[in-house]
Amino acid sequence: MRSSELTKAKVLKEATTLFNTKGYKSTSLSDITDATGLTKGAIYRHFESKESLEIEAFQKMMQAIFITLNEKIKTQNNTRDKLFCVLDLFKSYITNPLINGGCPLLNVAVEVDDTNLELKQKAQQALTVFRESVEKIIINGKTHKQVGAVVNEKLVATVLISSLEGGVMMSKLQNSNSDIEIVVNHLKNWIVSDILL
Amino acid sequence: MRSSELTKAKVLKEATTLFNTKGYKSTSLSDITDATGLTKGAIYRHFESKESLEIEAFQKMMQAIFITLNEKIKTQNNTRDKLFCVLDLFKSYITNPLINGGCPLLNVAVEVDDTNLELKQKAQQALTVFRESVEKIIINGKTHKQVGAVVNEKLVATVLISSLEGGVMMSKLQNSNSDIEIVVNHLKNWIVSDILL
DNA sequence: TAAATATGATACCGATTGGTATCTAAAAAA
DNA sequence: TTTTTTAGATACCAATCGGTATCATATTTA
Repeated sequence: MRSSELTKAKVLKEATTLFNTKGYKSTSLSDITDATGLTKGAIYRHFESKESLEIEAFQKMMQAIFITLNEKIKTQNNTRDKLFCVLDLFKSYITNPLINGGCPLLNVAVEVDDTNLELKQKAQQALTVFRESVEKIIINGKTHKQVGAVVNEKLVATVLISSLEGGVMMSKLQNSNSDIEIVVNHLKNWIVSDILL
Repeated sequence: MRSSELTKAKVLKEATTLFNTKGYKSTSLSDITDATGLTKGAIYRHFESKESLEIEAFQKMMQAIFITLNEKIKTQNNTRDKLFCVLDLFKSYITNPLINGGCPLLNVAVEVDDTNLELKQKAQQALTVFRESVEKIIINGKTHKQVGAVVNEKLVATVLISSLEGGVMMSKLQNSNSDIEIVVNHLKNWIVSDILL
């Protein structure tokens, strides 16, 4: 990797952590220069504005999460274990965070308003991608006769994602694993008893 | 009401809306002076700092919500309809918002970090109050033989709140009622078939 | 009505914000 | 090795941030 690429990667890595823990608006460029040891001149060589850095950082986070999740899903060979990978991802936001600060999608979704149109669009796209990948697990489950034919995949995906995001919010607020664990356990029971054949 | 109390109420009302839509950190004092037509001097006569204004505004929002919710719950005379009041509250955040910007508790929970300790504590307390009031509905339901004795009230409260908060987040991000409606419908079915006798 | 008090506008403060022009030094290309 | 390009540090910018001291004017109280 060229040294300039290393610099850009370093900025992206530190900014990512700061954005996801302190918030995007609340993270200043001097927070980033402090964390990286670089200067503003160096950062603006690689990113045309703070906003574009925010967007690149968010995209990088979501991409990393999707790639890791999809790899884990692929290693499972039945619907139940594939869905459990999704639950474990959200549990890991609290118990074993790959990145501090909770779910990046939740954080951006709550922070953005109509003055951050581009970032909001990226978050909307990420939610759509995520929902569709859960729906795909259900649809494939139907094909393989592991999921009841009457199951509504959009409903299942929406209920799973909303419960898990809310569970992350609650656990992060209370500094405790308890809420997300209650939610995950409940969803596992629901999947086994109401979704799977 | 004395004129100074009117001024304070006006500041609180406008700040509340701004905090819940733009975010607390992202709302500047000049945003508030613009919205109220008052000056900083007037605001700092009634609030000792921006942080204390944030806290008072959050407390005022949560109090208003709890009072309204509890009044509606009281008018219902069975467990099902009492629980449905909770679901309708969250649906109203999207479809008929008493205050713009979604759920104030969700917004604060996601925005605060360890530099906003007091606001975070207030949010933690609000979540506890809210959870306990849902648990109380379940416990009373058991007493009146409307809820199965084996039902775990903490689990029910946690699952309801997490799903609803996540549903609000999703609907707000997508500018659509669809997600929160899916969640609310699913929870209604769950309550009727798994919680109530 | 006169005196005392409470209220809010004005004008300011230092610190910090995102952003940029410039210059040197390092790296890549010739 | 020399030239050309690129990367990053320095020093600056105007705008805005939260906050305050002061003063005139309302509003209460006596």
